[in-house]
Amino acid sequence: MESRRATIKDVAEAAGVGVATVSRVLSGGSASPRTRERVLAVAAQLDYRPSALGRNLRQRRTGGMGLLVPDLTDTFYGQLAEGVLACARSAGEPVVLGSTGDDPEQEAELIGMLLEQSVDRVIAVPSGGADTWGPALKAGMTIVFADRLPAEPAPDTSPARNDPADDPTGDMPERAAVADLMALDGVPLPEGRTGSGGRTASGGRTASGGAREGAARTRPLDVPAVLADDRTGIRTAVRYLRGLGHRRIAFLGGPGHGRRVAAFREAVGAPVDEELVVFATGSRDSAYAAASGLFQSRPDLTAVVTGGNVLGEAAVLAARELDLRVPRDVSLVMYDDVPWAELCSPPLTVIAQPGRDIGYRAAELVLRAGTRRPRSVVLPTELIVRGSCGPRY
Amino acid sequence: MESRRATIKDVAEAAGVGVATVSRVLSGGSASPRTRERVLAVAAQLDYRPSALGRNLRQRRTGGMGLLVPDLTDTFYGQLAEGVLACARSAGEPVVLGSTGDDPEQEAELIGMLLEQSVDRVIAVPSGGADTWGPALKAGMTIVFADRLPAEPAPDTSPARNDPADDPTGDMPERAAVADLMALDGVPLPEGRTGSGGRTASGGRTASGGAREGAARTRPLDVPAVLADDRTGIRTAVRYLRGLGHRRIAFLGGPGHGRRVAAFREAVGAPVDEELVVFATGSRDSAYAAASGLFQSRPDLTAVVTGGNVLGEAAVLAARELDLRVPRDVSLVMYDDVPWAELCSPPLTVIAQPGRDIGYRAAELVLRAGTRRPRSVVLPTELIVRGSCGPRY
DNA sequence: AACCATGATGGAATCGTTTCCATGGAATCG
DNA sequence: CGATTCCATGGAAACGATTCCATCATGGTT
Repeated sequence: MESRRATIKDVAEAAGVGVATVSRVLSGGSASPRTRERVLAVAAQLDYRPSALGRNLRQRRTGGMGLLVPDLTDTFYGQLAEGVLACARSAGEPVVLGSTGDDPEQEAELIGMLLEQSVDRVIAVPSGGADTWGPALKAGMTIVFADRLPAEPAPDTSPARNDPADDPTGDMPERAAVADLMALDGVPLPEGRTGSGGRTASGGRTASGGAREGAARTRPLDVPAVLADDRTGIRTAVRYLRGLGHRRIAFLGGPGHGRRVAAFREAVGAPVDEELVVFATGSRDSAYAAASGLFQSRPDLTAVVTGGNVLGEAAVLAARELDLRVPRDVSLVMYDDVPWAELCSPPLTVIAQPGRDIGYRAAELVLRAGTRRPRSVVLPTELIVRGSCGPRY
Repeated sequence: MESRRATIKDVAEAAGVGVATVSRVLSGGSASPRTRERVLAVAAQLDYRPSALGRNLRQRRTGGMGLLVPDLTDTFYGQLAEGVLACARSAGEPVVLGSTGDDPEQEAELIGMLLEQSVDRVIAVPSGGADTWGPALKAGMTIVFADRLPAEPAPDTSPARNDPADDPTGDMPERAAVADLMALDGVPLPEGRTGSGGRTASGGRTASGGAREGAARTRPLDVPAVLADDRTGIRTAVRYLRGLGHRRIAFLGGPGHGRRVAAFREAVGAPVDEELVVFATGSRDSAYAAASGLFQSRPDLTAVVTGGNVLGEAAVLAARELDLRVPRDVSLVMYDDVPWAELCSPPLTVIAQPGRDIGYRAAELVLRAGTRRPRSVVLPTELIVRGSCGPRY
């Protein structure tokens, strides 16, 4: 009863053929119909399942893919993960999961673990930058980023003031054709203002970069990505708020929202009121603190756009705590459409991005890699107007 | 630059020792301090990382653990997964993830995948019953159930009426001592009323069970589990609602809520109004339909307890759609404390269960297995009173 | 009729690790 | 001082698959 699983050798003996033949039959090689049939029958009868262990060792790679997300408690990443799993399941591939907590160090550790497991395909919502992902790339991993691109380390020149006007990413048609990644990630995240700390290693490591450093900075990683069209989403939201009469619109961002804040800056136009652009770390506490601080320091703001659903949650909570009515006192647009957005009262107006699709497409890309050089994908966002925005009074 | 990873053989040669010695040094065997030091130095210098592939093949088992949950879009399972990942990370073990969609067939498929990968430790929120998990057990897997126990197939006798009175699970002290599992899962899920279908294989397979079938039915699986104290949680909620004057209290359940509905029946007492006990499948649509149907068919009910947060969400939505005010027209208690429970207005009164802890403990159990026969764990629940319950008018 | 091409087949090497076993030297004990 | 023990050590055999390569049979061509 407790017999161990049948091996290919067992099948070969039982079928009276060599192991090579069995292997060929099972993996679609050439074999005479007679033998094929017999082998198949014996294999079925013995309930033989090829061990992934032997195969993986021989081909020096584990099948399947790794999936690295910041936090599964965030509904959006849950959706994304479901998408990845759906694709992986239909391909019959296993998925190794890791949660980084938006911490580059944990992320690096998880990458190390995947390397050890010889998992050479990874889908990641990256937290670290080139420091973290360079080694993975060099180790030959096939990587697809989802939902974000790695934050680029801030240039060493005056990180406090990144004048968005000097970024010529106007309508970026040709740059997109040449280098889709860089065009999409036009403006680096203004590290100076964020509290997203913990990237202690970056300063020290880059010292060894040498002459190529400038170029590496400009285009650190050449990795395909599946992203939502943040720029259009944010722009649509800002225009919508503008149309309602709002002029002092704040942005509440978190780690990984670099492209969104850039889009926000672009959408609101030249003189950006920097006090209205606030960042939190990944935690719910930090999000709440940031939201609360924002409302208190700038009671004159009339609308807020949040870069993710955890921030949106925090904004609702903070507003309630400070007796700000939504949308009467403050209008709110949240990034991410999550089921509970409709439960709030008023229901939250959101910028919906297709989390599940993002995951699915990313998984497709990472599986197809090798067949065809995967190119980045940008999926549309949609402004879903519910009840959390009103005219400015 | 593109050199492949160093193997143990490379280290052995570079250090001038045999591979066996390297292996011993690296896995804590005996070695002279001199050699140990040298090997360690060489290994570090070569950036050697033992390949899990070779090790796994040799020991005929993959490290790490599988994790099977119904749906990562459900915040509670997100919390649970985070707990598992936290424990796995601290043990340096990989986690292979699968999402079952509450479908026994998909679950069985995923188990097959894990078997193929030689992942012999699994944490699961089970959807299928003994049909699904028996094979896994027989294959020698170490299994720990989390959050639920497998549904037992309904006895072949009149599945429509399961008189709860004939279940003697009164206060179950001694039964718990003998068989914690069965005591906890006193009353089978009333399959007749649910729409959780899809267990097509069960009828066919069990035909081969033979004489032992009756016994197998009574105690199908001997697997440790980490559960929340559903019984106390539900009882507390029902008593709380009773104290507010509610008499017609409904229960809205989903797949896997067998123990909760049993506790509900027990808590409301002998003549259970069966129309007030309604089940949905796992999907949000089905949950909404069930909630809406319940409110419409029984407008006289004054309170609802939902067996999970997706059902709670559905109840809020359905109530709003039908112009039922919470808590004025209907009081609501939701199982699961999720961040957005506080966002609703009024904020939802919930039965909190420690999702993260459940996952963490389950992972601990599954890792410790072999050392010590793991026993089941029951974690406390807590009624968190917010604003969704009011006195009956 | 001899020869060559083709296709099916099995033996054996290989992947990177752990672990069994034999060997040799040093140390301890009688 | 001899014998016994003990420990460090390296060679080699697994683990279960894939895949290269040689072999053999067959059928068609010259």
